[in-house]
Amino acid sequence: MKTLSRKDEIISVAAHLFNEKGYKAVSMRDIATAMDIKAASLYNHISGKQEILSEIILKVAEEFTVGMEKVVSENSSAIKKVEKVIELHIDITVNHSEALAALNNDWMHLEDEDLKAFVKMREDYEENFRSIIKQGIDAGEIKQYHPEVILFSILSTLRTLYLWNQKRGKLDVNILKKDMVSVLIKGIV
Amino acid sequence: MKTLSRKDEIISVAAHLFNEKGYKAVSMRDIATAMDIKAASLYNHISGKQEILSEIILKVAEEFTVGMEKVVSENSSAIKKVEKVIELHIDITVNHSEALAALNNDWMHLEDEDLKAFVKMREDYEENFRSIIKQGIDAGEIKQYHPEVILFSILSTLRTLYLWNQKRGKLDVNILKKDMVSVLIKGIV
DNA sequence: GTCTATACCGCGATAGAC
DNA sequence: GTCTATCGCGGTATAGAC
Repeated sequence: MKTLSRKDEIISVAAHLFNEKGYKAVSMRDIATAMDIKAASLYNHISGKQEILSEIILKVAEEFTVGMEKVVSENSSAIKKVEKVIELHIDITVNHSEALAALNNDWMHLEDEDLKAFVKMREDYEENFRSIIKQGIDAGEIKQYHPEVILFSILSTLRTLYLWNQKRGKLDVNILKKDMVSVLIKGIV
Repeated sequence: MKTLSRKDEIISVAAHLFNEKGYKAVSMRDIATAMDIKAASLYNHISGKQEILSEIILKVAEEFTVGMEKVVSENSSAIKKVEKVIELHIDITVNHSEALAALNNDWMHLEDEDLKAFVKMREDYEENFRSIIKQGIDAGEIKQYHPEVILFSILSTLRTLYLWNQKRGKLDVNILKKDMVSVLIKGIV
């Protein structure tokens, strides 16, 4: 456990506030007040509000990218890969719950380069997931529904997991993984 | 097809912009410009920005409330009720896609009375859905997973359906209903 | 019903003292 | 590294002419 640099502290406090009210509704003064300093002092550690947002979003977006690449490169069945993706989301959600709020809701407020980088990562991620599902359907492991319906229903559940995780105080991670994998893959009937 | 009043037009244009950038990132000037008038002119039709937001959100929230009450009062199996809830979400999504963006992302910017009313409606809605699922488990119609996991995975898919509906140009509603019901209830394997 | 003009405020950001 | 003071901008909203 290393201590947070002042910059990391700003990012952490900002992520918490962005999670509650959204990027645009949180002012530099709000962030400073929460740290018991003045807004002007923030600028000794970060270049501006934009930098805070991109640090929060791109850092966790890269975790998804790396995790997905690892899953894709594995030598296992499609269903096993889907399970791994579900577990990847759960692990990241547990560790970066508040950053995921910004990633889901405020990515469109990124600028230029950062926006382009994020959109590309998200598209690649979805494309990788789509391929896994299609392989599963071709191999007869997954039922022949419209692949987009499957992709969407799983992904939207995983993407909003952070909301649910916050609301109902941390359920045990392993129980969550087990039930979530079952519900998403095997259905409820 | 009745003509839109000027007020309805403002609400419609605002919903479109809120959907793209979020409530806080859209100014009264933005809304006015999109209507080819000046910002000051908006105030002859609405009391302020707040009123626009609550008209958008509360109108569609009431549709969910009414629809859910109808489902709950039906005399049918739990699974049949879950199917009806899924269809309710799909119908509302198709008709009010942009309002759902505000409902999902900007509800916290409602004020006082409106905020209270919205939160109550959402809690009641979730509680009704939870009861249906629990009844299904008790009756042996639904597998014995943690009810919250089932509730969450279905609801989060339905709540983000508006995003997907916008991205992949309107798929036929009936095909969507059929596959979505199957995927969510029967799973993918 | 829309306009111009304007009041008033809070925003992000900077300069310079300590 | 934090402060006070301040700049310039853009926000919501109102007043009053047309």
